[in-house]
Amino acid sequence: MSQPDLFQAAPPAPRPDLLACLNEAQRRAVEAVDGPVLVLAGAGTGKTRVLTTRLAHILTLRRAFPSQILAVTFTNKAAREMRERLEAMLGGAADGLWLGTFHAIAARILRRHAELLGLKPNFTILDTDDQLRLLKQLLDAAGIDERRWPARAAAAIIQRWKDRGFGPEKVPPSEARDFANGRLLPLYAAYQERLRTLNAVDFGDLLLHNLTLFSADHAVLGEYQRRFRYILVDEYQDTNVAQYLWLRLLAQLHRNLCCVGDDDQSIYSWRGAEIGNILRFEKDFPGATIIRLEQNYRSTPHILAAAGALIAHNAGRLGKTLWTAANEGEKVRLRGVWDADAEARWVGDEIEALQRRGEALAEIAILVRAGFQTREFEERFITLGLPYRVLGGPRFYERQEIRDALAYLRLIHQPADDLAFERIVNTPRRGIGSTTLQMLHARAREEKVPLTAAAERLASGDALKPAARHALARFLADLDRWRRLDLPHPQLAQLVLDESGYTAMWQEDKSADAPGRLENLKELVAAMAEFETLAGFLEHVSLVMEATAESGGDMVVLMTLHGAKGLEFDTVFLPGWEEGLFPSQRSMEENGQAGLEEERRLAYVGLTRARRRALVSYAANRRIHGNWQSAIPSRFIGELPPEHVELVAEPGLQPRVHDRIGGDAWSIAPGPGRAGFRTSFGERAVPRPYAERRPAPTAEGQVRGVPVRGAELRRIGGFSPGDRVFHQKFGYGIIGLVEDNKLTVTFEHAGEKKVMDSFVEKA
DNA sequence: AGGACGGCGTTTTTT
DNA sequence: ACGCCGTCCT
Repeated sequence: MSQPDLFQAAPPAPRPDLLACLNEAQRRAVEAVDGPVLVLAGAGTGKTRVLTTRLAHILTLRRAFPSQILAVTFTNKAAREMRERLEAMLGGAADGLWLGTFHAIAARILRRHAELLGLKPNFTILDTDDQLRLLKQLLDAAGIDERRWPARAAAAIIQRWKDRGFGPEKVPPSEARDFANGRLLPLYAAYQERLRTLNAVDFGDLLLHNLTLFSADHAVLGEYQRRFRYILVDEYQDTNVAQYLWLRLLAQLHRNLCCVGDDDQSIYSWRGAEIGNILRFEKDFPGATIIRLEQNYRSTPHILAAAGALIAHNAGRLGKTLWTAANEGEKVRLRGVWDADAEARWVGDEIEALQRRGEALAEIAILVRAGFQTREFEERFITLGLPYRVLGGPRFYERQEIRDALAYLRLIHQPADDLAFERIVNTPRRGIGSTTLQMLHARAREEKVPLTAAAERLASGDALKPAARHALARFLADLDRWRRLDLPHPQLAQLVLDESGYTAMWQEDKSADAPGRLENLKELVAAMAEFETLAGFLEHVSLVMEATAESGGDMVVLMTLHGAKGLEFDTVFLPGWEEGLFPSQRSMEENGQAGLEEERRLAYVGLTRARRRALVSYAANRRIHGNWQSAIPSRFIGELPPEHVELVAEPGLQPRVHDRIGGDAWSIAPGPGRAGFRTSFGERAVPRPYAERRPAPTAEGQVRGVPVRGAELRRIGGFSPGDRVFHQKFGYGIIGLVEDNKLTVTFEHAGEKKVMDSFVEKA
């Protein structure tokens, strides 16, 4: 990233039409350029439009040069979208704007003043894996039993401290006691010291060091305070304390801080986000203007009403009521099923029906509370031949081969990077085993030098056996040669991967994922071409690089509710609304009322992703950690107003479910035959008659080949030996014997059982 | 140096 | 129930 000039080309001529397509509240949000402003932007109220128009407005008013404006987001995706929309609006007139994630901006500032913090400007940004390895070493050195006090936990606590702006000196002593009898605090100090020796920082340090820098050097702080005449923050409800302090410092002089967010969509407290930041905004910034964006352009009135009623159960809110000019649309549909398999079958059927009506699969999403819930849906979709994709796998730069390749580059770029050294010193195997490594560590500690330096000494001494010594010397010579090469960095990378034997290692690997890894390496090298320097590339990788774009195509999307924030779909399925799963037991146990409210916000986020249709389901039985447990419908279901919900219960399979929650419980009991079910809403929810129910999928050449339409017909005629059937408890099986209504079935997993025919269905 | 076994955890994810 | 990770043994 190149530094923008303070004085850029003249700003563009005013564009009076910018405001024309905004509603009244949006226009106020755009025009309130002076002083602190909080824009409470409800879901689907045109937040991004407001953000970009506001930036364009400031520029067209010539209130500041682009280089005097700071716009911060949380994710790279959000930053990219904002930049794209700005460019569409203004062309190159926004060049030089400080637009990026908190971490990217903080890193940029930190690189300019690294020396003031005892770092070199080429410091490495460690990822989570590096941090963990480092902490493990320190725990080990301190003689702390890693089984009792896992490095993961230590890392999490330190991370939370950093999120709150606490360096080792600032941690309240009362908070240090919980881990390893208070030994975490000195460990934290040691960790920070070690990072400095490695010329490295972790993600949390980027902000923390900025705070240290600003409080230690007022001249530097003043420079940035004067520079940033206008500051814009997206997703303010997700900021942590450190980010809040950082913003407050930067905005102190001009006080033109505009924060956009939605307290009802704060779902990241578990990673340090502090909803209090947005709730306290008026107190923190006296005289602040608060603007509510409440007109929703996304969802139908039923969906908004359901979501609104749900979120109204939360106590700590700034309050906001979404409305829409759109027509009524469909009610939220609510479905009770027997178990997760039935849930997946129902969702699959509904999706196929939508597909037959011409709806695009890519406009259908299934949003789950936890990743493991996708399994049943995947299995069902594979059976149906329904194209789907699961969003939220491992990121590109988290893959082993990518990290290894990066370790080579990091080590070449920054010889003090011990973590990179350790990672690849014997990858591929080059005869530098754990014994040699131990000697290296000992020597490095003794002489207080990086591992590379210690290795150089050991390679020339006689402390090591000849074999190890030669292997080490050869590795060092390679490194040295690579460092001296004057090649464009993509070529350098290719050469290093080849000469080190790393490429060959995967070529010789016969496992199924080896070819994919080689592909990824190719992609990595190709990606480097876009950067001017190796340093620039490494920065990009640690802060920006994302998973390879999922292949497009018309596919159903499966992801977590967290992953869905900021997205929208025509149809949204919300399965697994059961007490304990959603709201999550753990969330409630660990954080009580606050945890419950965050779960409720998550439900709100889920519902408000839907443009036209939201379908909620809950199962009567669910297998948790391998055991079957009967489940109670989520309290959130009871919080959906009946007039906006259509209950679609499953006759025959509908379990007797009594909601045991609170006073306004509602119960669902199987009615006689198909008469319908009484809900606590005091109205009758009549299930659609069989004839109207969608025939199950019939794709030809389908896995099991039996056209299900035929199966539906035969259901009336009964079962015959050889039929494949499905049982709620036992799964799939083949019928052996039929005696009246009793069947002997050999189940795939449960073995041979006698069951009543009413308990199985054709598969 | 590589495989077998045992123990543990098992919500959510970005940078 | 299951998978992953770390350790120990061969």
